[in-house]
Amino acid sequence: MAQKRASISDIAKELNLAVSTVSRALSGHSRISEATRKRVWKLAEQLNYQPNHLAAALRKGRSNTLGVIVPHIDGHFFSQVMKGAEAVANRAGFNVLLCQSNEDYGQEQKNVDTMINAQVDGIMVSVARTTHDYKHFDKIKKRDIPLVFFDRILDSPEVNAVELDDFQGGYQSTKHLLEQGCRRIAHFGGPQHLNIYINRFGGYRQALQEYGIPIEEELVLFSEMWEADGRAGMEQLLALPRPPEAVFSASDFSIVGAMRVLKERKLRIPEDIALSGFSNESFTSLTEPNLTSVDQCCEEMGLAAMRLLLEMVQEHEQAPRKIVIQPRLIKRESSLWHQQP
Amino acid sequence: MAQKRASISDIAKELNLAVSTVSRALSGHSRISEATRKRVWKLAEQLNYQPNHLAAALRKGRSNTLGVIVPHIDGHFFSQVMKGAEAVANRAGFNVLLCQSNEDYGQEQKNVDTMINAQVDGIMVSVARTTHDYKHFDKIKKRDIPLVFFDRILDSPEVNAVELDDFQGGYQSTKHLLEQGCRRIAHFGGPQHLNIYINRFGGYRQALQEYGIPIEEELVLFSEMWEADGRAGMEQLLALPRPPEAVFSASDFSIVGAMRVLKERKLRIPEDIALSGFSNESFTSLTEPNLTSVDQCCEEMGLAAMRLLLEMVQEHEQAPRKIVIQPRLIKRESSLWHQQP
DNA sequence: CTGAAAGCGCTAACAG
DNA sequence: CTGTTAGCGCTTTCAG
Repeated sequence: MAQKRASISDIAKELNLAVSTVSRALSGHSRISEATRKRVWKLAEQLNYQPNHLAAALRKGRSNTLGVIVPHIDGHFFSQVMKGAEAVANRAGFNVLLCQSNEDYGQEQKNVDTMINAQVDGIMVSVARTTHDYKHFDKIKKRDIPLVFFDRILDSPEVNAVELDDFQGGYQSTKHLLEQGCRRIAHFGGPQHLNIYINRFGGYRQALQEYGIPIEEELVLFSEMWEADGRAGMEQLLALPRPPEAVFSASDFSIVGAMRVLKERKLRIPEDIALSGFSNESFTSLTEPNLTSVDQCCEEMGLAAMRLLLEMVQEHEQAPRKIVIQPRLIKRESSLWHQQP
Repeated sequence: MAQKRASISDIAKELNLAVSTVSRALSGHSRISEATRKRVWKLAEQLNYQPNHLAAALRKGRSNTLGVIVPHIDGHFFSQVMKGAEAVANRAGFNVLLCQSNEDYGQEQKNVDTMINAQVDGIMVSVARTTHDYKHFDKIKKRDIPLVFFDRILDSPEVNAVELDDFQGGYQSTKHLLEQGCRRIAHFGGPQHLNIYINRFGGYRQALQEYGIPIEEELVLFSEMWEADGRAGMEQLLALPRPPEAVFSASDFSIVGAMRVLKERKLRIPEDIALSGFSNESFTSLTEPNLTSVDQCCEEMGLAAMRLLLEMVQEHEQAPRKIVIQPRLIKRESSLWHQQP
């Protein structure tokens, strides 16, 4: 029982008008008499007319769709970002096309093609961990499709980006541990080809330096930062002749692993070893003790990135901009010496 | 420096062929000589030709895009579902358009219009909590756009749906508690106009009945199931003259709230009160003790729903189908009397 | 203020 | 095997 969609030409015929007139009436053009405008709208309503965006898009060369490429959608950060981004896009009358790279470079290249084929008017992207070169983004640039990087960015002055001040996050977190009296502070770091992990590590070093404490290599451990990595890392630290008094981790997952190990060994948190993570994952307030972490203001990031993208889509040609979002240190039990229950 | 997209007609001109020939060569039509096919592909490659899907869609009346409407994308369940759904869709050459209703009925209605305007070839939807009537879905039916409900479904025999066997989930969970020796078992239930919560509650009752245990009204508490609701619920239960020996909650969030209260009161889990939740949220394996929960096989659900949708899109007119996914009870410390560390 | 006509890029008859 | 042609539904000159 397919019901044929009413089209502009249907309305035109019915009303003895030219399609162009109907089109203008519908799109709120100025040079249209109030009378015809009303007649058109009324019939459109009656026929439950829905504009065929595809046709309009083809004609105008713009699809009214914006693409978002993320490494994955499961997990706290990216889903929150999406929430913000989608809200902004929809309010501005744009649809959102979603692609996940699954942290895979090859898939990310395909995603870019998908976006181009879908004729999106702009693209928001956070690169996969395995992405080492950026040729596929050149295609986008060549076609003059507005492009905004967020969080995991391609660092280059010509690029539009929204990023978190990861350096500040690392700095504040480490400084907080120092203020709690810790001096030997370890760091769990992530892949060092990604800006975010480089910067978190940088903040850590800066804080230590300000306190005149040298970096000890044996206290800095890099990994993929899963829970298992955190477990292994903690075991390694505890095996040292002089274990650290605290750990600043660039991920909440690995700090949970560390926490597990400490509990198994009946070590107290934070009295024996204080812990602080990164991302303010939802579980950080559910563990025992609660985990101190750095909030990335995910939704704000999504809002900002999408707003920037929309501006680029709507007003042509702008000088590249970078927006930096400030993180917030959330102090919880795992790092607070004097506020244990 | 916008680079003009190469089109089929560009290729045709360059090669002195008709557009139709080029189109056929490109789409792997059979009646095309190997020679021309090669020439066409080669030039297409050179010009970095990308098909204009919009034009094809307009012509064919199919957009190659599938829509997904979910209540929200942040959180475990829906993001996992999306992961599965997107994987299937992309593999079949379809794009995915995402809309969130934010658990709001009005927004859900708008989402439906968005999908229709975007000319999606099919729609997958899980309804918002506040959705009480289903008129907006009639629009979709009227247009003969394939529609699949998942998880939170509109229960009607004419509808295509993928759902979890929530009844089984509730039944197994409760039976497990019974097998652990608990007899007075409380239930935290969700809004009773949603099929999922009705069924989880139903499974609970069935299990009790099989053990010849009557339902006690004071042990059954309905709420929105947030953590705070769980706290309040637990307080209420503990204030009873004879508190229960276990709680089966239809949500992991409220069971965490309950856990908090028990710990504050220095009650032991599971010795004093055993706990079991629902959804197998990622934090359930991070709490102490770990939380027993029911895994919803989210990704599988996304896969199944999208596969069903694709079948409907590709082969026309089928009898409505319902697919039921079996949940898995994940037994953890919070309910296991003899396996405490 | 309204109409006629062209065309966005592609596909699918229908001819050869 | 290839070419010619029409048209998907809409917007946008260009003419009145």
